[in-house]
Amino acid sequence: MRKSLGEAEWVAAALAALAEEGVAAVAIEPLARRLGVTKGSFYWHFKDRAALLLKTLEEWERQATLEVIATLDSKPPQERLYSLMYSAFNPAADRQYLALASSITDPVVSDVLHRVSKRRLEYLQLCFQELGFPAPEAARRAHLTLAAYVGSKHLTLELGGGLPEGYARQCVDTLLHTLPY
Amino acid sequence: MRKSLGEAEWVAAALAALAEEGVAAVAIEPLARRLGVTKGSFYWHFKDRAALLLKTLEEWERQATLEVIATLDSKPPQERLYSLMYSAFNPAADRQYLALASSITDPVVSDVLHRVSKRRLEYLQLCFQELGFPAPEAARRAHLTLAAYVGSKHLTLELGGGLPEGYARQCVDTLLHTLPY
DNA sequence: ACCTGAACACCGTTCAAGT
DNA sequence: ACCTGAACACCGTTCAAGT
Repeated sequence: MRKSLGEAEWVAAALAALAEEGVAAVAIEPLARRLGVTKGSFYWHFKDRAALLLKTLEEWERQATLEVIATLDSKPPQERLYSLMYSAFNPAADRQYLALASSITDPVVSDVLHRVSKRRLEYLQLCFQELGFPAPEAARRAHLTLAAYVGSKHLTLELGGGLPEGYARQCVDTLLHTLPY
Repeated sequence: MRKSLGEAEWVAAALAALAEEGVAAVAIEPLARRLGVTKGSFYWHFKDRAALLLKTLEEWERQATLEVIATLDSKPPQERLYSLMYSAFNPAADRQYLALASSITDPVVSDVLHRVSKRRLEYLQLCFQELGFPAPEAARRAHLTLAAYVGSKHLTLELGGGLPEGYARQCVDTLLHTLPY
């Protein structure tokens, strides 16, 4: 049994710490303890804490965008929205996102979040356009939809759980309601 | 000129640091430098960092709930919603909220955020009820509205500025749309 | 009553030295 | 090639000592 550690092990530990205790928990010394090495050894694999954080976030980024979109691409657009909303409103989903939205001050975090939100937004806008909304209207609805997602994630944490009965259904209905003009 | 510092001065400095650089910037040593005293003196006024943070957040809490609600109470409910949305979507507004949504892991932060969100939610629900929506429907719309607010704040930061043209108007229209059944 | 200065703990970072 | 151990910087916290 070689005790040889690599980038992958540090990233995996960091990803877990991130989901469990937030960005601050992506800390070298605690992770080193967890991995059973001294913190000095960290610097053989990474330049500094920011480098570890970046690798960790890029890993999350892949999971949160490409992999999700891949599973949806075969479905019709309205079902994509329902599917996204329902899984999004599952409190267990995407715990890392919240941990991140946190540390927007950190430039590493901020860059990655920017890309992820942008990609999600583009995807949602496409859905609304395929449903027949003209581009500017689709853009606004996409924005509102993503805001509702992001906001709901936060509120779930802040308020400690419970979303109202029928919330996901209500959201999609509201977000899809046809124009009154 | 007495250089006598009190709780108020520390809280004011902390509030500024919070808006400018986030919760992490509510740090004793930097604030002490800013105030021209040694960090040791901090402990005459406060038990520890958490105590300062709490006082600081309670000050923000007052500004963010009571004072806002007071200015709206005279208006009719639909105008309250418009007024809230328009001012909410001003990127300069409520910079502290974002700094906070961040540190939800911190139990001090988490308590205060919980109360603030709860109060905002109750207030919004009342607006929707006064507009004629039955309570459960009003609850869902209130939740979606607050989520849209919270989410939009985040997205504005994450995406660096621009909300789509006509976004605030669209939000209110969408959130107020009459039921299709 | 209010502040300083020195001490210690914790985490980030560096680096010479070990295997 | 990969890791240890000791060193130093930074911030939180304590406390004896100053005014």
